[in-house]
Amino acid sequence: MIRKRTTGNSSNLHQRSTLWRKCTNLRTLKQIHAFVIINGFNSNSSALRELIYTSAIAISFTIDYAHRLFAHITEPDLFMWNTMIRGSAQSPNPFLAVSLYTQMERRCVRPDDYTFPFVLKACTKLSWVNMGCVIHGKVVKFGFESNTFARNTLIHFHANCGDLRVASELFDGSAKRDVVAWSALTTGYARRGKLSIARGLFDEMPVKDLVSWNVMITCYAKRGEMQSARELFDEVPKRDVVTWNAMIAGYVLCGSHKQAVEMFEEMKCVGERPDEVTMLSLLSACSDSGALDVGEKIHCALLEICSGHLSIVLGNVIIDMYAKCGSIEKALEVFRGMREKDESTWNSIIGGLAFHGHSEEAICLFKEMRRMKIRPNEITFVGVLVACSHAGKVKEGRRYFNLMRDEYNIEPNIRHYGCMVDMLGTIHGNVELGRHANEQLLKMRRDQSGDYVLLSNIYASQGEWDGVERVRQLMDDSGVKKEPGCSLIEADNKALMHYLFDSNSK
DNA sequence: ATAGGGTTAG
Repeated sequence: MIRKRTTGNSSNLHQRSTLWRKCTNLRTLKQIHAFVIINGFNSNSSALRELIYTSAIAISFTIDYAHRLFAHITEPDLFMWNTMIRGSAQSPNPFLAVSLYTQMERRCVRPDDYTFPFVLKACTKLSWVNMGCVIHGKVVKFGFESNTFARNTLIHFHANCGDLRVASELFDGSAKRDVVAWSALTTGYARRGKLSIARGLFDEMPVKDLVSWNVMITCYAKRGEMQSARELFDEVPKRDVVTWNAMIAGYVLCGSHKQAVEMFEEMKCVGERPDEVTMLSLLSACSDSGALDVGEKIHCALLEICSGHLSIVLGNVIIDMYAKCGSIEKALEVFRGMREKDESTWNSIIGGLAFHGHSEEAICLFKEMRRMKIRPNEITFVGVLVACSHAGKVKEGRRYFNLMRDEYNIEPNIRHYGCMVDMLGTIHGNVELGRHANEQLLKMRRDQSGDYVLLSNIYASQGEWDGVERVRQLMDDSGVKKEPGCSLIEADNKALMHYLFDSNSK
């Protein structure tokens, strides 16, 4: 692969850049690295710069290699520091970007205008407000406050996880308010629940980019304000798949499956290609409405489109869909067939089994999960405790409840307590205890119909029909309601079927 | 070499 030894300087520039451009995987990277060492270029700073850049930025998932390499460089130049910080900020562990910055300070390397946007990106990703404010101070100290890049990242940081007022002030004080600054501030307000302020800003934006449109539409849709979402959707000059997905997901979320399918139909009509997210929304609509037949067809169609290999998240949602539609065997089959699983895969199957009364199997799979050293999270334990409660396994349930806190440091939430209450209250026939504990829970949160249902069940199991009635009254008073929704089966899904079965053959 | 940003399950 490497035929010619690099000599001279400028004449190699082209040769080298071709070489580095061809370096797109770890294997090649290692070969080139070896070449650099063998030929004594390991103290050549431009070779080292290329090595660092390639492993930290150009190739995905090789940031660890970059860190090991960087550790051996006695005096990295500013470009190398910045590149490492940049690569770490966009990696799954942005903490390392901050750590590199502090090392840099300790070693008295002076940061430049490139450094701060990268460090701030890491703080934003980590929602590390205090550190972000410290970095803000550094930006001022080193005199980059009016640098457009530094300033815009600061606006983005404060708007998204810091102080919205500070973000506003930075924005107002900017000499140049470009679309990046507008959109950072607007989307910050939108995502943090200040939708009307966001809307005001959005309306004032001199140039609206598609992402800002999409953020606004998404926020309305997530709030269930589909009318407002729809108005923007109709106005947006250009749509992409995200715009459509936001609308479809919004309709699914509020149970308007018919509109969701109509959106899907229209999307296909105008030639926008549905992607994985679109299908996830539609599968979720199937789960909600128990439309097993449609879900099954989507599953089959996806298998064909992806030639048998579904992504993890698609697999998870399909497991969930089968379980919710009552087809536990299919759910298990999909689960077993998945080559790669993540914690949600386990949660879907354990929860699915538990909620359908397959307690033994749910607990069995939980044990298997632990054997395989996959870390359960709070969702996993809801499934496990539900299984124990259904099976009347009080002792085991208690054990898992303690395991959750002691071994995994997971604070029990209202759903875990709910399971325990259900378990203890109904199994022991201890209506008093169950009622007392659950009413405490209700004080904590009055917005989840599931908890009312639990309480209602406690009463019902004891034949305390007055209690059941009172809970129902409580639910009405606090506005908790179970939306009837429109089934996907009822919706006109011809378009869906057409897409799934006919478009592939075209 | 620079900045921002949307969609999914539990």
